[in-house]
Amino acid sequence: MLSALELYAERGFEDTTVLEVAERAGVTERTFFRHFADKREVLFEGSSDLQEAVVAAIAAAPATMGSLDVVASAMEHAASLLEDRSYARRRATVIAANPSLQERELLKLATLSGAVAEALRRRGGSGLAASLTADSGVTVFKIGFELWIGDDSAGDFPQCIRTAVQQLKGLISDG
Amino acid sequence: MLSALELYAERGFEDTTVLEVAERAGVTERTFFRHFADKREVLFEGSSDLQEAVVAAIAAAPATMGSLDVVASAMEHAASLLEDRSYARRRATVIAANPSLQERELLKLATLSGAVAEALRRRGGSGLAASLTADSGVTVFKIGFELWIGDDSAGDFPQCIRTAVQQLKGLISDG
DNA sequence: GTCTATAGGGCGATAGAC
DNA sequence: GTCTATCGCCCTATAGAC
Repeated sequence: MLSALELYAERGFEDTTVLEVAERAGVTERTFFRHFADKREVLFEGSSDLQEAVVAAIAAAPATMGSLDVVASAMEHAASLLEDRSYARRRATVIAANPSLQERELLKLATLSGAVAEALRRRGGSGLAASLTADSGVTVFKIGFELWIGDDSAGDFPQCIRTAVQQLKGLISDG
Repeated sequence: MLSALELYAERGFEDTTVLEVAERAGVTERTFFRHFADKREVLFEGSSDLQEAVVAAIAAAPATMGSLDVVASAMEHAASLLEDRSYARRRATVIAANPSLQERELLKLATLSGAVAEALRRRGGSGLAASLTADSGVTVFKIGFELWIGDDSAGDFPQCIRTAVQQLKGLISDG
């Protein structure tokens, strides 16, 4: 549903009706709501795939690796799946322009954090530490993403994740 | 507007209309919307006060202190302002039961993170590191809050924040 | 596919504070 | 007089129910 992003970018999210999005995509309003829970959800189609990739990467990590490194490398792997920086940037611009879209994005990230924490617990981590490590992993993903779309010379997305991880490690040790 | 929390707890957020909330508070529906941007916002009245307390604590911190410790102690201070654990628990239960309320809470926390990052930059921190430190501070606040309302023997809220900070610091060395 | 309740915004009227 | 808070009534889009 590329039409939604285009319309939200052209007129703004609030000033675009679901009917308009549906018509541009060649379906009825009712069909739109059958595919997407609400008007926001259409911008977050790929998020469950991303989450599954992260969880799978955690499950596949060597048992000897420290949990922060496990999560960091899983985020790197997920980041390698998002290659279209121009699209990511347009999408991020639309989301940044509307608080209710920001809310939805934050919920997706919180859901991701919960899934990461659960995956860590399956590796044998304790409850509290797993949640904290998961949140730190999501922070690294967010900061890395901002770096990726904001700075042309920062390298590709996985490289930006590595930069963010180094920042986090530096924060804790000498911070 | 205590009536809102009560109603949301009794019938659930979705099954409560704004009209019902307004009537229990003795105003009209229209007046409700003059005070609160939407139906969710009524549960987040004190959030800007909390944010201001955090920002003020960061500004007042000694210049020699490391940024993570600055944020951690600011969060501790803010935590000391929230004393009613029973209320916090009831409110958290209502929010946990509804995704759109979770979204709003996440947006408030993201706004807090942005304000913390700005306060850190005024202390001379660089852009990227400030955002990462701020996010880590919010993570510590969240984890500390969960500990506080979930575990009776974990101590008061500031104590729970300190526990979460220790967990974060341990993440790099041994985790 | 149709039908409906509710959220939430716009605008103007009213009433009290000062 | 102005300023501010409340209210009433209109409206549309969302999103769920049938």
